[in-house]
Order: sequence, then structure tokens, then C-alpha cells
Amino acid sequence: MSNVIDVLEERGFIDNKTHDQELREHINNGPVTCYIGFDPTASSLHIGSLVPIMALAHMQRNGHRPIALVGGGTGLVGDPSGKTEMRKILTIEDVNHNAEALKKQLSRFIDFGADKALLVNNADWLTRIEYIPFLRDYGRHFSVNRMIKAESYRMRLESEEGLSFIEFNYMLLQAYDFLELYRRYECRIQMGGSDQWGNIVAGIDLVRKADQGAAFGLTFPLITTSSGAKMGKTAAGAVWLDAERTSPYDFYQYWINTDDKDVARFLALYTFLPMAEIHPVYQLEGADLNLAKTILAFETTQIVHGQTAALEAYKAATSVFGARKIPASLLPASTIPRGDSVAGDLGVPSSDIAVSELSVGIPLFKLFHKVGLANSGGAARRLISQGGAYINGSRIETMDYTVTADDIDDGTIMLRSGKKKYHKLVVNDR
RNA sequence: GGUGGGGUUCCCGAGUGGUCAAAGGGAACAGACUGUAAAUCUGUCGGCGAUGCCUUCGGAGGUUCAAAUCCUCCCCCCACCA
Repeated sequence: MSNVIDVLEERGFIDNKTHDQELREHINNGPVTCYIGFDPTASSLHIGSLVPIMALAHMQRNGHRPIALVGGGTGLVGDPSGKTEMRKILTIEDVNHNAEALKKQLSRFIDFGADKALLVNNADWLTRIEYIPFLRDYGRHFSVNRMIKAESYRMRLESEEGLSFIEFNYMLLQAYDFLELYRRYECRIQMGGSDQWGNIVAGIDLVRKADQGAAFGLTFPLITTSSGAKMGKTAAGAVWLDAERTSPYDFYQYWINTDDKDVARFLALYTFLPMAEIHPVYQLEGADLNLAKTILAFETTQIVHGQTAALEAYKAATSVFGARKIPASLLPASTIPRGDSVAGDLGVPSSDIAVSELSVGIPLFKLFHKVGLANSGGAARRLISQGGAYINGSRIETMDYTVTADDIDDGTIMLRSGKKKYHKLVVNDR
């Protein structure tokens, strides 16, 4: 069996790691336990957490035991790593609520059955710490001189806002987490984003100093798009993994809009398709890349939302944007439908409208605002005046256009804003 | 605690009594070009059934025909000193 480190390396997951040789030996000597922490700063994870999640999944697929740690305790303190501003301090209720939500979400990606993986919450031990004993037993192992040199604190130490004492403590708590997991589960590997390097190294040192144990660390690169933006940032905010916050259709569309230069890299990171099949994608150019984007979107949506939702999103996209047949030779391991595609617009954002409302007539700009294709009536008016408003595929340039029953096409009215934002109105006979 | 400098529209940042819904940049949105890509060019970018009206420049009062701009009090941030 190949070493999982090689798998992660080949797929672009590794930014940095400690003790390369010893780490590989440790992994070669049988199933290992590793962990990644997730901050409960919101009630859902977003695309930014997908790399860590995929890393844990790869560990499990390669026979190891991953631990997903939800930071119900550290979340009460707030990690300053790489942040220019102080994070607002969440209430205990919020943190608990978020931690529970994250737990549920994580179980969609990792099989937590029968000791195959563990899901823990560091509130279980961190909230019980007593200050003086903690300082005496663990605080003494930390050098402030060293801490203030840490890259993770640098930004804040140099910033105008400064660094508060509560945040300065964060590193100790995360280091203690590692020690706790080492003691409880013989977990010797911690992984995390590159901004976590300092916290991870601190944990490794603590395991060594407190228990004379060997521990290892591994960080992922900060994934940005080719244009330099952080993953998952859109006009509408973050792209969430929760279907309630970001619909599978929007999620799918996010990946479809991947920059050409990112497609192959993202296939390696965000799907389980074999690398041997991904390599040819690097050679694709121009419009052919769109087929690879389709598979990327389908596979990723399938991992996050399941096959049914992925199929729905795929069909919805082909129904409004048209379909191109996906050749059997392209990424053959993908389960995307390759026959003559069946369109279906189930996944397209939609809402109901009463036929009675249409018989009265409703101004187009109001309708666009109402269904969310424009943020305000003014924005909708602008949209129309700039020629970005469409009904059933035809551009409407009349400012005071009134939508009536005449616009119904096969029981629905398809609204469109710009090139790619659709909204389907389903007419009911009330 | 003392002294000084600040808090402006999504973000950065100009603006020190009327010409200010507020320069400039970024982000975003639309159009053209395209491949649901990138880059580029053009336009838009507080709200409102809209040649006008309403709300906004940390908060609350006040001066004035007129306040983001002046005065008073309060809140928050930063720097230096202690």
C-alpha cells in the first residue's frame, strides 16, 4: 500500500511537514491516528474547510484513523492566527450550537462508525482546566520569546489593533489539545491549514516536553484561485456546505465557474478521482476544459450533497445552459451521466406565483426584486435599463414592463438576470 | 491616568459650512467579446412606482436659512508617555 503522504503530496495537499523521514516511517508502521481541528465560528463549514475534510477522508481511505476535533473550547477563545482583526467573541450558547452543527456535517464526509474515526469536542477537557495547575504543568513549557516570533502572531503584533491576552493564549490551548489526543488516542499527527503551523509545532513540542512523545505535523497550502482570491468567496458571501445556506445548484455553479487554470488542481484536491485520470486534464485547452469543469462540479457536489442532489444540479444546469456530451475517455472514474443527457430543471432556483397575481399584472422590476434576482427595486430597474433582464430567454428593455399571464410558458415563467442567474416561477392556479 | 491622532457609503480612502448621496481605488453588477473561463473595453454601483422625495458620514443633543464639516456630552480604536 502506498504511503498516504505520497497520496496527499501528489494531490497537492501538502504545504509543509515536520520530520519527513520519521513521519513516513510512523505511517508505514501501521494504521496511525491523526487529527484536524475545526473552529465552530459558524453553524456550517464552508468550502475553505473542504481541503482539511478531504485530507481526513484520504487518511481514512488509506486505512488510518482520523479524528475530527470540533473546537467547542478553543472557539470560546478565538484563534488570532493570520488574522488582521480580532475575532468577535462568541457566546457559549453559540459555540455549543455551532459545534453540534459541525459534528453533524462532518459525519457526511467521514465514517465515524466502529473506531474507524473519532469525533471529539475539546470543550470536554478545555473547559475543565484549572488555571494555576495548567500554568505550572504546561505553561512553563512555552517561551514567550518564541511565541511572539511566531508567524501566526506576527500580523497581529504589527497591526494597529494589537493582540489581546485571551488570543495570545490560543496557542497553548491548541497545543494542549494535541497532548490530550496523544494521551487518549495515541494521536501523533496533527494537520491543518498553513496558518496553523505555529500552533501545530507548539503542540508537537508540548507532547515532547511533557510526555517525551514523538509527534508530527503537516500543513495544507492556503488554496486560492488563479486570480488570487480565497476559495469560496463570492458576492453572496461564503460558499457553504450546508444545503440550506448554499443550495446544491449554487454550489455546483460555483465549481462550474472555476478558472481554467485551476481545473486540474481542483480535481486533485476536491474529488477522489484517480490522479492518473486527472493528469491528462492538464493538457486540455479552451472549451474542452468546460467538460472537465462539469465533472469537477458534479463530483464535488456529489461528495458534499450526495448523488441525487448532484444529478439534479447537473440536469438543471444543462437545462438552462445546454449540454455537451461528456466523452467516456475523460475522467472515466467519474459517475457523471455520459449518455444523451436528460435535462430537468428541478435544481434551478424557483418559487411559486399565483395566477391571480398575474391576472392583475406585476411590474417586472418588482418581480425581479421579489424573487431575489435584484437586491432592491432600484437595482432591478438598473438591470432592466442595462439590458440584463430576461423573461423566457427574451431580453426585456421596457422599463415599465408588466408581467402578466401572457408570459406563462408551459406553466412557468423563467426569469434571468445577466448571463447566468436564473429563477423559475411556477404558476399555481390560486 | 496624561498627551496627541482617529472613527466617512461593502472594503480602503478623500472631503473642514452650501456646488455632497459624498472624489479616487478595489470589490460587485450589467453590456460588448466569449466557452456558464480569463483578460480587455463601456456603463452602473444608498432607498423609493423616481426629472422629485426620503435616509446615511461612531452615538445623543445644539448653533445655523444650510452641518460629514462648527459647539457640547458620550462610546470605541490607535500612538507616545506613566
